[in-house]
Amino acid sequence: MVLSRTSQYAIQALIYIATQAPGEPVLNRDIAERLNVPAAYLAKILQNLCKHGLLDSFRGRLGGFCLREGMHKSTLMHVLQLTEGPDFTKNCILGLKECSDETACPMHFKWKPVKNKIISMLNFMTLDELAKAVLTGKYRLADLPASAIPS
Amino acid sequence: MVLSRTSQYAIQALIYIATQAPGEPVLNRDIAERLNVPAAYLAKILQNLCKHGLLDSFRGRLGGFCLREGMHKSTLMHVLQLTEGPDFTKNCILGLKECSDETACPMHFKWKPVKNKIISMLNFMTLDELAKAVLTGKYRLADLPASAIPS
DNA sequence: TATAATTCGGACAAAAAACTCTTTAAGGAG
DNA sequence: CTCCTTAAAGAGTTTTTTGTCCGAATTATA
Repeated sequence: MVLSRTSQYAIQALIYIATQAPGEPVLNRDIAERLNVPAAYLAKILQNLCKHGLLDSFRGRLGGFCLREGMHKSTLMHVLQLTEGPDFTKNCILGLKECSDETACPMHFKWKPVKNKIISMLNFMTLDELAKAVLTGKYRLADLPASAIPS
Repeated sequence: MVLSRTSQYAIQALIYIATQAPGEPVLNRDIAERLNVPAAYLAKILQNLCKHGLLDSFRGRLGGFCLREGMHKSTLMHVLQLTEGPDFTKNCILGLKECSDETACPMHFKWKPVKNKIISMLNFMTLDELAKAVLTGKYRLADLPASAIPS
């Protein structure tokens, strides 16, 4: 409804990394397994997050991915601007190239406040907080693996 | 951010049809031209809306598409359930197959109220009202055609 | 009845998104 | 130095979405 699969994977992975000891690289393979997500595809996504400075990567033994210094405080908005593109929140809901208070589509003024709620939420949620929530054990970062579902 | 191109075209077309004299079929070609949208693709979308009972279609001369009796009062939610599928609003923002108050992803409880705002908005807006708004001349249903942009 | 205008239906094509594979480079450990 | 492990890079594949094309069916009108 809102996020591409790529963004979903990115957020899940970042939260997972944020739950792990900072400075200790996490393997792509482990993340993919934990999230039940295709590893080769996830690798591309993590690479991209590295290029944009959100993650650090290390090759060879003891390699893997860490959140870059300070990036624990990153907001979901920050992440999504990397994965969905910089004008993620700037597009008209009906797809008009130009849609503003002055040149509005018929949904514009109803959509605007709702969109602002979404933006606030995304600006408010940080990787740190989401990781903390997960660490309480009350929330799920991925579907239960098939092995956990009794037949 | 929220709607597929198919849904955007569908909503635009339905609003346009709703602005026209009821009972007078509107040509696919005219809608496509007005909205600046690929006609053959739009035709498929309109066909689908017919199958689902939102539109009536007529072939041959004086043919075209009309809103079915009563469907002026249709909400955007109704339309989107046809174009995006019945559980349009039911999916987890992080893509988990199971995500509910009991088995929540870490975004669930922040996302839920925002999603409810979206749902309310979609349930509130009808084709009629949107058409009325367009008829005031204050809103745009499509981008200005290239011909209208001075160089 | 013939003709032109329209939607319908299905196959097809192109573009974008999601996903895979293989080779290379880098780093740690013996 | 050599081997193993890891990410990087790039090409390639599959699936989904978006968009095109064409022939058949339907209908009003001359």
